[in-house]
Amino acid sequence: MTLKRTWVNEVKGHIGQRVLLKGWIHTLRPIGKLRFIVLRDRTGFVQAKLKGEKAPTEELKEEAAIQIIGAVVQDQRAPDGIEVDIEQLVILSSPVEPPPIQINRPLDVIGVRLETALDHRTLSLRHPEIGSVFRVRAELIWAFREYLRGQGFLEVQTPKIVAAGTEGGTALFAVQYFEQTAYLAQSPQFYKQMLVGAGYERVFEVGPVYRAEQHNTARHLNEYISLDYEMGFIDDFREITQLETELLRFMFEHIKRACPKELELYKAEVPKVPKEIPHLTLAEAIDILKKRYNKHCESDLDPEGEKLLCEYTKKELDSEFVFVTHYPRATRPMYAMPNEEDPTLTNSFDLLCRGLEITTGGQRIHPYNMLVESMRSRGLDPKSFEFYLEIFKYGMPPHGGLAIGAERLTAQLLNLSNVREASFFPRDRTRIVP
RNA sequence: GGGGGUGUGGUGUAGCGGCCUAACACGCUGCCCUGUCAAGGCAGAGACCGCGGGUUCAAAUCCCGUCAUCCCCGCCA
Repeated sequence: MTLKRTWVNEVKGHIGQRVLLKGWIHTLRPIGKLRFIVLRDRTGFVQAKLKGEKAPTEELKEEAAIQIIGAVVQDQRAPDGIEVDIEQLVILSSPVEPPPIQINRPLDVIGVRLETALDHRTLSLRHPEIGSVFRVRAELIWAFREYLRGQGFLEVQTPKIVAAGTEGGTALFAVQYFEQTAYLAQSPQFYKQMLVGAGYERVFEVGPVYRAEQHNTARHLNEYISLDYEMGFIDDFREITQLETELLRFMFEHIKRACPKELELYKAEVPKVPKEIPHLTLAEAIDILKKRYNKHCESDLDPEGEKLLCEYTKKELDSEFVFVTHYPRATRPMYAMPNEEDPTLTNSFDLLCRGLEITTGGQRIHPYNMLVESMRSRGLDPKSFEFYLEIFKYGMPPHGGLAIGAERLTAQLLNLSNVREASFFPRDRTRIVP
């Protein structure tokens, strides 16, 4: 009879039984002829005890991949009162050299620089305090999909190799595409709008976007995962921010249920999503900064302004989020819908969370002639955007949408000090390996 | 693209003109230990102080160059 593998977090349901466990040696502590092994698998940790000489000891090292068969026993002296008496231990693969990062001690004890953790990324991901970020990120993305599907959105995939950028051609990575020059998509913007017009009305996409900007900061990546959605037949841009409010509430409620251990590990408090997230126009925000903090911002908020504004909304409006709306046309892309009352402004917005911009969105221009005119006013040639413009000729509904930076959202939720920590293999100004 | 900072064993730091034949913690190696759980005890290995040049009687330490890297700003999710 062959034993079926038991996951480590299910061991306590097997007291008195023999179990087969597989995993890594998280810690190894020899006490005379007794050896305590804390076994780690994808579900957790359990202590196992090895008596005498039941294994080739020279290969028994921390981080070795092993499998054990043993009886689950209760013992007050063991952590959580449970351990496994090893009958048989097989070493599947043992480290050929000591790992450069210790993964069985708290980060504040071993003190690993981010650079070192990224250099040895796959190893550092084994560290519970490092790798758990991605369980949270995966759940956030799952909840994003789940909520939008429930609201009638279709999940789509759009090309990442494109002919032109959405903002006019800067900040794009050029790639040689046979005899043509192509670019890596900096946003699914054009395509998601086109698919709204194609009749799907509501679409969303989870995918990578590429920015060739020379920034090197704790909040920028040159490749990141964008959580996008776009919806048709809206009355005004408030429909988009309302939907995002509900979406964020759903995502965060899901995280509380799905990731309690991870939240505890990072001492993270899930931000409360108020019934209505405050909306401030950019002009109002700038005014508040000037009056309350003597902070002068001109056409946009700088990072300090974003932090101060969030301080203000938390204190005065009890919200860790704030929508900043009505950005000037000059600072927004050509497809941003001008405001009806003040055409120098747009029906666009950013969402700030705990001092960082995590979303940009807005209503888009849907009348064909207006869009063409907007392109021309920026020196763009509508001819090179015919693939995008075509559907606008044939009854494009009023529409809008937004994009959330997955890594930024994760980082803000877990209070990470650098977005790179929320990317498996971050691409920044100098790093393309691993 | 602009500004500032830092490069010391595997990891994280200390030392910032002579006391450095480079220190500390963790890791690593060997021995001891049958209740460990940031295990403990004893012994030990491991760094030409990023690289190149210079100043000095003397350089990890000061200067110049170079490479790497981090942070901030612009810009952005």
